[in-house]
Amino acid sequence: MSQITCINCNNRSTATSQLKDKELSMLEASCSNVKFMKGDVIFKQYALSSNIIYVKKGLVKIHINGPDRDQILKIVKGPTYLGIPTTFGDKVNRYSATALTETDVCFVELSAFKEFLATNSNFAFEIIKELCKNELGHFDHCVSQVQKQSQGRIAEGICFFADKIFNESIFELPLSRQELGDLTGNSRESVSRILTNLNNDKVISLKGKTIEILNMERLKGISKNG
DNA sequence: GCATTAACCACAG
DNA sequence: CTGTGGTTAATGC
Repeated sequence: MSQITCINCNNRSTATSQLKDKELSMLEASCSNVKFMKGDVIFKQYALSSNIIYVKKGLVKIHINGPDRDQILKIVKGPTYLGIPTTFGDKVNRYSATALTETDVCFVELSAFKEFLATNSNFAFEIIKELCKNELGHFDHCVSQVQKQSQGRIAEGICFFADKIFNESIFELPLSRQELGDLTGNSRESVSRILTNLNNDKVISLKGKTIEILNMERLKGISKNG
């Protein structure tokens, strides 16, 4: 079996596409590839952070220990960087990352990453762009959390999975009810109730973890207005 | 007051 | 881990 290297990798980020061949070889030398299974912790809050983490493939939840319970900050789908803020922003991780599906991850040595930032402005620009997009996403999520009521946040969550993660109106939720609660700021009981309500109202069809959106218009309406 | 929203608790599959 | 029912506290007519 031929080895996948950074040079022939087809899951490269926009940023690493800006790298020259010489830099790619350098990346290759400082990159370790690891496969994680569903439920595996990729990195943990409070642990020392020492690598830049790039998710090639898979779904990952970013979560943080709140005062009384776990809060999922967001769900990300590879290809994407993880943990740039946690690596550059502090010595220890400010949040944890856990695989929700089988996930391929690259651990990139900080020294190489810093070198690219210092010498390749196109690379640096792409990284900044990604960080900015992330921050904008967090702003939206923050406002939703504070101003929408429960069913609005759940509806938004369902739309997020349909539009951003699966690009399908039918999908299998990769989260437990508890986790969906942690993501949307609801108790697990409220999540159960709201999902069955949406099911009864024929907005979605619910079978265990499989959700099919039957009435996208109404779901979007609920997400938007409340 | 009364209604609504949503969390907490308990208990049953 | 889920779903449901009762209870309770906060908020808004």
